[in-house]
Amino acid sequence: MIVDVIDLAVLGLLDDSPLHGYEIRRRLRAQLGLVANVSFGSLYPALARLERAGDVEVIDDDALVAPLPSTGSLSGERAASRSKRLVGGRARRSRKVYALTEQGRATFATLLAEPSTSDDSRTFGLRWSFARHLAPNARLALLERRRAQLVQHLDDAGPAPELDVYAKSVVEHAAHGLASDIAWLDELIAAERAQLSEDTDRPAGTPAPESAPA
Amino acid sequence: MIVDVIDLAVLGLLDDSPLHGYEIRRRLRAQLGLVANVSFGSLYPALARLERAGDVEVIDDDALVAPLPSTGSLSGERAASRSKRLVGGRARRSRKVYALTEQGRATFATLLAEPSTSDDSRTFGLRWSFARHLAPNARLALLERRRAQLVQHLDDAGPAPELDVYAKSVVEHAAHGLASDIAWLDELIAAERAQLSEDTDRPAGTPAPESAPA
DNA sequence: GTCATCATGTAAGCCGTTACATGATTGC
DNA sequence: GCAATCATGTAACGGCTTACATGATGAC
Repeated sequence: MIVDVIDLAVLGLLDDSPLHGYEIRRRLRAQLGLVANVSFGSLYPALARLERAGDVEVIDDDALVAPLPSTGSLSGERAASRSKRLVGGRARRSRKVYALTEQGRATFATLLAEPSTSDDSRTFGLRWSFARHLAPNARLALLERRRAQLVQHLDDAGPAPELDVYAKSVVEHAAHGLASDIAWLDELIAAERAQLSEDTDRPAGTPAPESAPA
Repeated sequence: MIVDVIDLAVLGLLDDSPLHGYEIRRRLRAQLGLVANVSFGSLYPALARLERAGDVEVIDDDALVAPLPSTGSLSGERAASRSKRLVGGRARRSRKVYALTEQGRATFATLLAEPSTSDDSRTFGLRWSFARHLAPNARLALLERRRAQLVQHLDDAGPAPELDVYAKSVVEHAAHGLASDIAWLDELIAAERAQLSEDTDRPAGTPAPESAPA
């Protein structure tokens, strides 16, 4: 099972609340624009694929504005709810609102924790964005895996051979960026460790502090 | 004419000395591993394409060992380790050594200066690596274009909405990275400006200082 | 009545990777 | 003889973007 960045992003957002495609994209741009970005051309097919896989399902549009009435099966009404429908007196174009299924929740958890997959910064950034869904020890593991990858990456480069000022400045800046990423991870690791030992010291039921220091 | 990162890399390396594909890749990994990387699967087709386009040409393998302008870096060790090679020219396995044509030199200059194209960090890193091939004012223009792009990018993000600690840390770190890139560019710009005015003040022929302060 | 925005979707195409196929040379 | 490295190439495939097609709705 190969991690699709897009799957992670979609499942992660839907884990908070049901959303339609357009809104998913809007949120990704607004919230994580610097980290993740997707075009409709990949988002909609991804949603369709996730639906086929049973990780998400289309729910009634009304779910967004009002809680679902306790009618058992939506499937018959789904077609009716597509196309024009009155919501609070305003007509709305058809939107397909997606929600996570139980299976989808499991898939998300798996993808998020998956230790085996791609090491690029986008995937890590996305994972860490959803880190609140991870158990404390899984968070630490994620950070340490990433750290090891970056250190490895830095080692692979080795000492640069003779380069002119310009090329050297690029290489050095890249190395500096990597070092800065590692330092960041070190901070996060320290913060996680601190919180972990706090949680261990404090008996269950005691209110937790607001989290790591800014 | 769309800038292919790979074209820029290949032409740039060949501008120093003729090389064969395997060596081009080795150098890219060794010198710019943190910045650029190419697989054989894209490199060889790219070389073929550049040859068809008339930007590079295959030269005689002997040119690498025989005295030729600007082949210095390879000759020593390589000539020794290849001692088996017969001067007659048919003992060694085929290596296709590519050299820039006049047209290729022009193409390289164009690609390097091209103001219109992609704004990703890899392209910029590659361009700046070859910045010694640019005129001082073109160097400044390149830096300033890149700076404007990054500032724009930072503005696009806008103030982040409510995010939990984890997502926030990712976004902030990304923003920090961007800011750090901008600061780096500012240093480079300052250094270029300083050198530019020095060159202007000093009459031609006066030796130039070693460049910007570290 | 038409323009901007919301909303969904498909198709073409680029760019690059991995995997495969092939073969020479060197060292053990 | 065999493995590792050097060396070149092809083919399949994947992911993502752009451009296109469609349509509703609200504002002016």
